[in-house]
Amino acid sequence: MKCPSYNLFFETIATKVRMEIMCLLREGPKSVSQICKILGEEQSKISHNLKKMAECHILDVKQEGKQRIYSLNKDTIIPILDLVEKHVHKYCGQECMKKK
Amino acid sequence: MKCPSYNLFFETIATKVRMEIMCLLREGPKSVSQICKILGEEQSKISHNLKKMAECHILDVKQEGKQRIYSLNKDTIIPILDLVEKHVHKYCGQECMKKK
DNA sequence: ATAACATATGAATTAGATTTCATATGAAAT
DNA sequence: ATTTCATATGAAATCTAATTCATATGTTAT
Repeated sequence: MKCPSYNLFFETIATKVRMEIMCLLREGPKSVSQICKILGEEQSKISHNLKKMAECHILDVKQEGKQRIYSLNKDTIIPILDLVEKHVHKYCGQECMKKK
Repeated sequence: MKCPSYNLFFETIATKVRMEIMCLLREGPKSVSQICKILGEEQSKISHNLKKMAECHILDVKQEGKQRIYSLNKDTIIPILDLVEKHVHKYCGQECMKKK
């Protein structure tokens, strides 16, 4: 049986912070410090997380002066999120998707 | 900012074993012991993992005599896998999606 | 060249999730 | 009713991944 290891991809969107980053960037590109400020999280924490996401090409980066602007890879990620949203709405009446 | 907590959904497909289970069930429904045998994994390990996946409605279960038959929720999961596959193929030349 | 700001990175720690092991539950057969 | 087979479950142990903290790197301005 061949089984592609997409697990790294899923791992990379599987935490609360990263999901929040994705949601935030869905509204538009942001710099690291902007993300930190909005989410109320520490800079190194955010940077570590951004790095992982960029490695999976979930995010793109570009340098702008001193800043690094991160943006969603809308091309592939948005459609995936849409499908997941559909799954959740269809099968999960609020409670189902929560941590126990 | 509203940010739905889909992270539990992603977590639930984010490990090697679970990805393997999904790939296996993509070929058709299987009982717990069949899955154990094919993957060469312990029964309780598989059961714990199946439980999580079923809680997220990624899998369905039905009782057949003594056995429990697990199957993929093809309706929503297959399309998601297809999109992820697309992402991986587009952006990741083998190396990218591997553990470091 | 140096200072100031923005971000990245390494290593230790911490936190959380997975596995393991022992045992419990449930279904069918005798 | 009891045994057997199939699966589930709880709790402890183990792993792995995320966070933290200190510091390094990189960029622009002076």
